[in-house]
Amino acid sequence: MKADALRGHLDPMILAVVEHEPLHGYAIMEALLERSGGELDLPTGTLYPALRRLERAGYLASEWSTVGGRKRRTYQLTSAGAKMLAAGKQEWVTFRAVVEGVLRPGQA
Amino acid sequence: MKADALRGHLDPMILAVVEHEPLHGYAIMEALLERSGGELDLPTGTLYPALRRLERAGYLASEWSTVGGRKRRTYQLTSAGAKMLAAGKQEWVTFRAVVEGVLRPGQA
DNA sequence: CCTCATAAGTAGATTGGCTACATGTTGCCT
DNA sequence: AGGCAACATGTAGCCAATCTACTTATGAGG
Repeated sequence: MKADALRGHLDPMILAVVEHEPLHGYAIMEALLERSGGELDLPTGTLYPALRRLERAGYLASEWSTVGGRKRRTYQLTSAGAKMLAAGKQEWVTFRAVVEGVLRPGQA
Repeated sequence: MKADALRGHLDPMILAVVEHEPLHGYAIMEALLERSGGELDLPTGTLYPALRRLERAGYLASEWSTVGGRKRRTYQLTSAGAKMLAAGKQEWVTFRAVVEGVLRPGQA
């Protein structure tokens, strides 16, 4: 999968994995890998800045903890984040319809 | 629809509209608008550079003509372009599976 | 002791879609 | 006749998100 195919789609995906339980960055990486069937192996240089950005934007809230001598920053969805996630899901449906309308994949 | 949701998905879409008939730039714009149900209204500053890029890459070939006093540059798919289009369609299927696996839109 | 998995980050390059601008024709409306 | 919408093509420069490559640190297992 090409690098910037993700562009603009990563944010809702990150929000989605913390929808039902707060997770720390590394666990978010693993959750994305697992949910995508091994396709989505984000470099840390993508994920961590994205998390900071989402927190600055008010969609995530974080707090530090220490587990087994390791520091973790755990992120949870805010109510603004939940709204953004819902909007993102809706936008995905539209986007998919646009791409498939143009590509007409039935004629592949 | 967000601006850079398109990132990395525009190229196959452009190739798709000239798959069965050569079209000039303006007609490609209109075809994208029509096939997307009015959602995909590309600015000329996006489309024309993209067409140049696709031609430089060998996926499109162009020639000039004059119709009703107006100059047109008509693009057609090359065989390399056809291969790229097929690959792009396949990549889209993968990409869609990844996003939907993460988003789980059934739980919206 | 060394290396892998866990854990979090930064700096800097890339890149492609965007806004805004530039140019010219045809045809319709007033 | 004047003006504006639609037709038609393009460039310059901005911006933001993802990437590569690097840094730091702990715990566990060989």
